[in-house]
Amino acid sequence: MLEPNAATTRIATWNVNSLRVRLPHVLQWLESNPVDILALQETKLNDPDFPIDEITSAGYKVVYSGQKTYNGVAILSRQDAADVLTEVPGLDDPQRRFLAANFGDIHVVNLYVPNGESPESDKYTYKLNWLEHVRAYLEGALAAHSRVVVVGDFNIAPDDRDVYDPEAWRERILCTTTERNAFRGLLDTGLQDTFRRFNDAAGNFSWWDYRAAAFRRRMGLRIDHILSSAALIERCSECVIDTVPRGWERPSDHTPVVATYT
DNA sequence: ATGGTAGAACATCTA
Repeated sequence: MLEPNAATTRIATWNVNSLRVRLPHVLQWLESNPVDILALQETKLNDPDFPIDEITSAGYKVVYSGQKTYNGVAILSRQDAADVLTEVPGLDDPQRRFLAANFGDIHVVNLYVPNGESPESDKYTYKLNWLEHVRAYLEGALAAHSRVVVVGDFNIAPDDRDVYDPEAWRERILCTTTERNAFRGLLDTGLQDTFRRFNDAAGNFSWWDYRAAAFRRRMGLRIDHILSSAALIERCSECVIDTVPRGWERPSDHTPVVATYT
């Protein structure tokens, strides 16, 4: 086990499903997991309503791009963000799902990928188009930066190991071959699924439906991911899914994923 | 049984 040192950087992602409700969970989690960077999705807050003071008091800077009721992304960080980007270039999208910034020499991209609803839905077409524009953005980002980390709620289970019942989910939303190919398209820009560098096993999940006691019954999907560029993956010592907060009172339906770089 | 729960605009929408 590596000793923590000044050169260690920990980056985490967590879909909180309303930061208004989950701010205490975030602050409690940060107390025992003082990561350098925490990317949040589904904050569901207008920017003027963002809880800056509470996050500043916890020792973090923050940048955010929110809207009322739906979506919304934020990045908490120990050091200041630079070159903040809130739009996917070339995509005219009122939904606040994208936030990119530099933290030192690391380019961080925080994604809340559209759910898609079902393969027959217009939202599915929107999801695939959104992912194609992000893929194009990442090609440029990887050409400009050596250290790139892409984190968030991807709303895609990359393969059958990431699904509690693969046959029941065959070609359903989050698991269709087309979505999985789009995920591979993101990796093909020069990124690796960081969790899979350390763990080949099935049954590791980051999301469990609120319904039908899915968490207790271990009926989950791995849809929250950390993708690392080659320069970062060779410095990555660990990537874990922290299932503890999913068991807390009034939890988000997602739980944090954390990568450690040395 | 297309069910079930959660969060938000608190009537439906989204997930």
